[in-house]
Amino acid sequence: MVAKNPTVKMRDVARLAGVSTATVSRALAGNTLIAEETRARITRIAESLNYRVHIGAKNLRLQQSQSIGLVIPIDRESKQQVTDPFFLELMGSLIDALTESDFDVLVTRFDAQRLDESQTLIQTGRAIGLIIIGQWRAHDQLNAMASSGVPLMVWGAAVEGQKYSTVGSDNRLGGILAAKHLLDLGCSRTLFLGDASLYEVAHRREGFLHQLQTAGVSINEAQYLPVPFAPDLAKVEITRWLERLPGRFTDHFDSVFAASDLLAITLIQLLASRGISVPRDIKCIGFDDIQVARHLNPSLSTIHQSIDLAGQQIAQGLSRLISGDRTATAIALPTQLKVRASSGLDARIHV
Amino acid sequence: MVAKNPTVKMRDVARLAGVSTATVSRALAGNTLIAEETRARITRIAESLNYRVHIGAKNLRLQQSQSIGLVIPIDRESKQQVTDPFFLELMGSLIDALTESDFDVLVTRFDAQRLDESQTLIQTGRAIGLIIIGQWRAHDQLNAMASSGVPLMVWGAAVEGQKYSTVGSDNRLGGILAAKHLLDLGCSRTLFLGDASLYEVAHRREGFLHQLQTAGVSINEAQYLPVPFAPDLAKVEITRWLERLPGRFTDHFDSVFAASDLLAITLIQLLASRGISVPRDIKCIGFDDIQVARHLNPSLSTIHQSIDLAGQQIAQGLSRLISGDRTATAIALPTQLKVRASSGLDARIHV
DNA sequence: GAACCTTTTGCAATCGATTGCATTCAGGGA
DNA sequence: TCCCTGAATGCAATCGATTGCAAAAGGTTC
Repeated sequence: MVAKNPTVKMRDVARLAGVSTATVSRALAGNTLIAEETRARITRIAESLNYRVHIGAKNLRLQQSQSIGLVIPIDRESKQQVTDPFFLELMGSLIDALTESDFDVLVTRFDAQRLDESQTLIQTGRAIGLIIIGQWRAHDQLNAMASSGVPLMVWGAAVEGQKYSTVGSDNRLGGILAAKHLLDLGCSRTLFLGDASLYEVAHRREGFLHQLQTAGVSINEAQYLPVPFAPDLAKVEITRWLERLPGRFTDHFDSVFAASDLLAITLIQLLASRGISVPRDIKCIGFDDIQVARHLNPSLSTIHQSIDLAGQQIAQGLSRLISGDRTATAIALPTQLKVRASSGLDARIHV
Repeated sequence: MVAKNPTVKMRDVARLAGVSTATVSRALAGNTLIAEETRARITRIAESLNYRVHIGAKNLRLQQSQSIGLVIPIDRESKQQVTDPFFLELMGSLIDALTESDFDVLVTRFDAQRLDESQTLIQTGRAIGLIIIGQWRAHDQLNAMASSGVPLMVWGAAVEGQKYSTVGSDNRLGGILAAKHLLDLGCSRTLFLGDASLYEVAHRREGFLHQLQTAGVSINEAQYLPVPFAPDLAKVEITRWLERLPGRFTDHFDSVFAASDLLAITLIQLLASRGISVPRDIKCIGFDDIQVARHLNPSLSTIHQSIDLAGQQIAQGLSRLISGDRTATAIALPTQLKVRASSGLDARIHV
């Protein structure tokens, strides 16, 4: 019943057509050397056998491959995968763009501490290019990989002296937009939530502070709370911090700018459990514009990152690298402010 | 500077060690035929050259492959990728489990109407097994694939007469748990939100109705609103339905059971914009337990699906299929009720 | 009818690894 | 010295495709 029919090979097609495999190969590849009539016959037979070229053999002969390694950094200690919805959405966009360009996508996880191990994918011939989602703290490793000739695209921030190519959002602009919006709302005491030892977060904060200073608003260190992206860890740290905070939260702040939507959501919940309402008591704005952001109650104001563009640009950049152009580029995609209910927009209107 | 060093091959290692490639191959594979001293020398040389076996060549010779095709169905009309957080989280879990079992994971998208096209991955030798996330309406296609010998695991519901193996949640139990909980809260007029023409949703509803009937609660058709999983589409349909609803929502219902967390979130927002508060006016329970569910405000009561178990079971099942045992199995993973604020738990306690 | 194109097809090497079988070499026993 | 044995290594075929070059078939030209 479940007869596992042996895969049909080019040799089988050749035999049935009464020609050599060379002729079959050329016929199916559309080589003009082959007579039209012969090609038609071969094509028909191949179809009737449901024949498909064996990609592995083809790649070996042609010394090529169509596989791209999509590298997902994971945290060594917690051994937990990256679960931030934004990264998952970005991953989806990349798979879209890469398959659209006829690449195969090989998804793997690597220790975020040892991202350079991902180049074994290249060495073993499983991939001809790598995409790394987030540069984390691996700047030097990435530089070394790029220098040794690995075609490498990184989702992340542009960093001084980078030898690898990056595509990322214009994080400074995002920070500026957030600051402008909060200032427009009359807020001047904003808590920044996020770990600025990561390049992307640092840039968001830079833009944010820059805009505040331009407006003549003074900043002190207390208005910065560095917490990791992982919501469970963040929750613990924020809770501890809230407990130590002298007085009420609203005595110190009138608004929050979180480095990710997930952090914003987490904070809103913690504030709610202390009787502090967003947006009534505190205005809140996130970063990413993940899918759920606009479906929440209150819907979340945020800085929108162009995930679709990101996928396309990364795929395109990698094609360029693979075809030989190894110059490192840094692309910053535009960010946009999305005003929703959490920063005071009427709750009945949804963007 | 960016000298692309040609990949080092087994031949190079052999030359430097003064032996044949046969010896190198055996030495690196740990074959006992090779003298210990020779093996040590070869291993050292291979390491110093940073040599890695070319997987493609190896696979071709051994007629094998370590790649699993992870198939993500996409909606043809909207051409939009699957964005439901639950599916993305499941995908992450699968990648975890599969790489743990030393498989390579090839992620691809296919038209949900033509899932059978995914078997080209097998025919072209790019994958030795397939995992399909969600069976949608492709039951017959999946049966045909399995019958023709494709090693195939499907995330989804057990269906009468299936020839392919499935792993899925115990959806009926989930429905029962939801019903019990709402009954405990004194709710008897529940709106079911979700498209029961999909097997999984149908089972959730079956369990739910079964439990209500057991408790002697009567059901009528008006208490079922079929909407798609995509939140943007769902939003439109729910809005239209709300507008046509005679009287207030609370005149008809005291609670909602949504077939996914995303649907629950969407509905809560729409109700809020009409001045209806969850859980004050309406109790609400979702399905999936996506990551954000417990960080929301109000945190979302839901039926928990064991994503980690799912990944492991699917990977394990696929290993079994690949090693020759083609019997079709159907595994139902336990579901659990998570009581949170949206069904009335004190907002200050978070689970 | 021979020489010469043109068009169409096949032969055989090649990609980088693995492995059955042959071969080499050292040592031991007769 | 010769043969045998066993340990260690090499030869060469093989996986399934592609392609440079040779060659066959058919047609022209002088």
